[in-house]
Amino acid sequence: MYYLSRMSTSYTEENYLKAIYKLQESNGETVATSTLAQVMGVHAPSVTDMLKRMAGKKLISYQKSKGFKLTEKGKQVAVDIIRRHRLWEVFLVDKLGFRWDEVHTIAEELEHIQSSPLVDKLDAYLGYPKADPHGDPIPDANGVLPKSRSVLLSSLKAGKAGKFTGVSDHSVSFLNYLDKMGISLGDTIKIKHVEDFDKTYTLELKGKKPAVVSHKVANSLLVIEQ
Amino acid sequence: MYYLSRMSTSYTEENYLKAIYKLQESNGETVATSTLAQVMGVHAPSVTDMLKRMAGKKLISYQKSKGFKLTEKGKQVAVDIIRRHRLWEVFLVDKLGFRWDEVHTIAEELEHIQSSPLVDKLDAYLGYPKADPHGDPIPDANGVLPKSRSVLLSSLKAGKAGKFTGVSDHSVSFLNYLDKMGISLGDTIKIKHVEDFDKTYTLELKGKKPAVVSHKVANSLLVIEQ
DNA sequence: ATATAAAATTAGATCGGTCTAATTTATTAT
DNA sequence: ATAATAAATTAGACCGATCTAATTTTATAT
Ligand SMILES: [Mn+2]
Ligand SMILES: [Mn+2]
Ligand SMILES: [Mn+2]
Ligand SMILES: [Mn+2]
Repeated sequence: MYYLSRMSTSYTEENYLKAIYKLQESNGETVATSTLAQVMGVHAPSVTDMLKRMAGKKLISYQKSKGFKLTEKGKQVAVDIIRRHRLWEVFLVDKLGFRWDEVHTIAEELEHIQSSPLVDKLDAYLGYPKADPHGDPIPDANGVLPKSRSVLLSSLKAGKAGKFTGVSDHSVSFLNYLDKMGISLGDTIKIKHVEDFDKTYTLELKGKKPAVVSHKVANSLLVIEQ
Repeated sequence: MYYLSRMSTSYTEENYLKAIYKLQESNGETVATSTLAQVMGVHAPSVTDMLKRMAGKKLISYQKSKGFKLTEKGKQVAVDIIRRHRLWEVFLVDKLGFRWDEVHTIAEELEHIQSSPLVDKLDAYLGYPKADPHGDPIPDANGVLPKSRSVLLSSLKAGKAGKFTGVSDHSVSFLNYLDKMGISLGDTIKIKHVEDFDKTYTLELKGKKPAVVSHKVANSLLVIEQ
């Protein structure tokens, strides 16, 4: 007997679905057992088991020893969870005053709360935000996720500038680093120089003295060229 | 491998602890297996199993075939969950605009979100409320739950009046009934007459015409005599 | 005090989600 | 094409939370 008669998708399944969705987005259509095991922090046989259960529920399509991918139904659930996750993150930052590096783990739980009216009202309460505190786009109530036009700062030539719109590295340490450097979403970042020797970037930020950052940093910042 | 390394108390244990706490509050010190099974909506052997697990964690003290009761540790967890539940209910009503009859089931899930900073910030954001939307007192951050001075309206003599401070029946149907009758928390309710024959109450509410309600209703309203 | 009824526990099973060890299947290199 | 390596699956187990059926313990009634 379950208190939250979730019935449909379990907590765990939702986390798998989200992970598969993100892997499909970045690493192409089909996903490998070992890859998923790694990002889920479980061992391969656990994934195989879970795949069978989820295939039974028509959340993924799965051919033994070939890869697997989300069905339309699975994709819908995944996007819905992502929507919830990002809305809660906005709530935590905008309303409760958390820092952007603190909200991910809390949202990782909140995203599973079972109630559509809750999500809708939260969305309205937050003013229908388009992006979460890390710049990631928030799918709308119909599951439509606006395609981002952002590119990595590292893809821009020296001399070009871009508006900082998001991060591709969501780690606490990177977010803290950006805070320390005074680099915030919305800032305009100009590439003054790219050092040929070690690929360090010299960046110019409005009203600040130039900053030298590693290639890794330039490769973790999403911008819209301007 | 668990994503929310809850470790300490599981979702399910927390629901059991809360139920035991409430049973101890109303039905005296020790609780019976069958009673708990009934309120948890499970069968008796499930309770026996759970009791063993919880006794192992020192959340309850348990003597086989005698009753059981919460330890100090168990009581602390229970009160903390109650605090979270009631704070979330305030959030849902005050901030998101839910009705008081809609929030219980959602809070039943939200109460388990693992994060003390979250609860503290929520508390602050809500302005440190003293009671939830049903008039139930909210334990403070130290787990201190103010003792209520409310009594059942049915305990008052005809002619007396009281301020409506809470309900002892939390069912959706009763809450809807009160809405329909225009009876809201904070209202002053005067007992005009108690019919000897069938114990119906004639109530006077400020600015409204007298209402006749059953004994069951008078027995579900908490008031502070005035 | 003994029989009967009620409450609680034990025994044995299932299910979701995980593990390790063993095996099978697919990929890669020579 | 065959052998070696890597990836995936199967087999068998565990844990938490539940169930039903059988048994034991406690309470109640005569
Ligand atoms: Mn999650
Ligand atoms: Mn985010
Ligand atoms: Mn609950
Ligand atoms: Mn309440």
